[in-house]
Amino acid sequence: NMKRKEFLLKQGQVARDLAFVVDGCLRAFALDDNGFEHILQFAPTGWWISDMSSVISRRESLLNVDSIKPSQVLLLSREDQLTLFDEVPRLERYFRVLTENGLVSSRMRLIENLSLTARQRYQRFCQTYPNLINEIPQKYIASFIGVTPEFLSKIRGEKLS
Amino acid sequence: NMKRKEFLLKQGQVARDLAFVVDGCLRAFALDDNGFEHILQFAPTGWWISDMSSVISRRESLLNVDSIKPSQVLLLSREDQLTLFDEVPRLERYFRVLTENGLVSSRMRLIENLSLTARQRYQRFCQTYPNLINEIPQKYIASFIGVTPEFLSKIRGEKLS
DNA sequence: CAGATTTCTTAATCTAGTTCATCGTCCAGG
DNA sequence: CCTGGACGATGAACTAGATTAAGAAATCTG
Repeated sequence: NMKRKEFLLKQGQVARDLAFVVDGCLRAFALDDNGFEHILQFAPTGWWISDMSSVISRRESLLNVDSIKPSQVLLLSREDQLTLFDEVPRLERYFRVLTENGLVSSRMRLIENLSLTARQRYQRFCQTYPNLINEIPQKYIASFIGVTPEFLSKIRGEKLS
Repeated sequence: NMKRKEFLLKQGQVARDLAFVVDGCLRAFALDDNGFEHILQFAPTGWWISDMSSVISRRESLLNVDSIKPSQVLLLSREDQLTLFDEVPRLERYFRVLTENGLVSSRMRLIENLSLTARQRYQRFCQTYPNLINEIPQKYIASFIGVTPEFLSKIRGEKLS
């Protein structure tokens, strides 16, 4: 139910739903003062995405979420989620683990951005999201690992030799 | 009850306690493959510190926590925390807010590291921790904002002109 | 206080990554 | 069919920040 480049959440809105990706791929990204996009998370098929800290705190989101290919998503509103927790306690644990992993991976990315070179970050990306590499435009990958598309292109060129 | 450079947590251990800084200043940092330190958080007087994701998940921590000046800390074990939650419900909210803020600031730092220059990150640091600037060795500040001590020194030199 | 060790500064050189400009390709729409 | 727009590749010039080395300050420690 989403075309390519369709928005699910724009910064400034308060995020009310979690989105489960049935098929396709979404991304969450921030816009900086110069208008550049910085992708914080990809959500391929089977993943959840949203701005958790906006959902939890009910404050305005700093992130945008949109689709980078035609996708199908299920929305779960925060209220429904909370009532589900009461009805099906195992779900609470499921989501708690999900949130924990999000926190861990956000911290890992910070460490890696501080300590790894662009080449290493690209390798890491290839390990983490092996399926995505051929499925999404590589300018998005560049934005995710924090380099320009031109430089990523150069890195990929080196690999072949 | 801590001298300078005394460890509270070493990577590989499972963190069991949260630490409240009564006086002094601690830091949490990661060591990369080349032995460089990357400081993720400072905890001056009145702040909490620990490796939350290790505490929650009971997995081995990737972080080290030590004191960068003589400090006094109170330890609160995870079990005590959980029983406190039952006895004093308001505390649960207090810690939930604390955790949320941690998540938000971790995400903010990621965005800022991707989008800001070293100079801007230093300015941001001065705004966020105005007290720390004159209280801790500036090599730690360099490590926090992700530059070499030499380069931070150069930045500070520029400011005066 | 003297010596030792840690911290800060300065300057020269080097490099990873950016910026800008150009070109070929691959489509989608008319 | 052709045309305009997104995408990727490539290369040259440029820059932020790292590295190295050295000396000056500052701070332990006995």
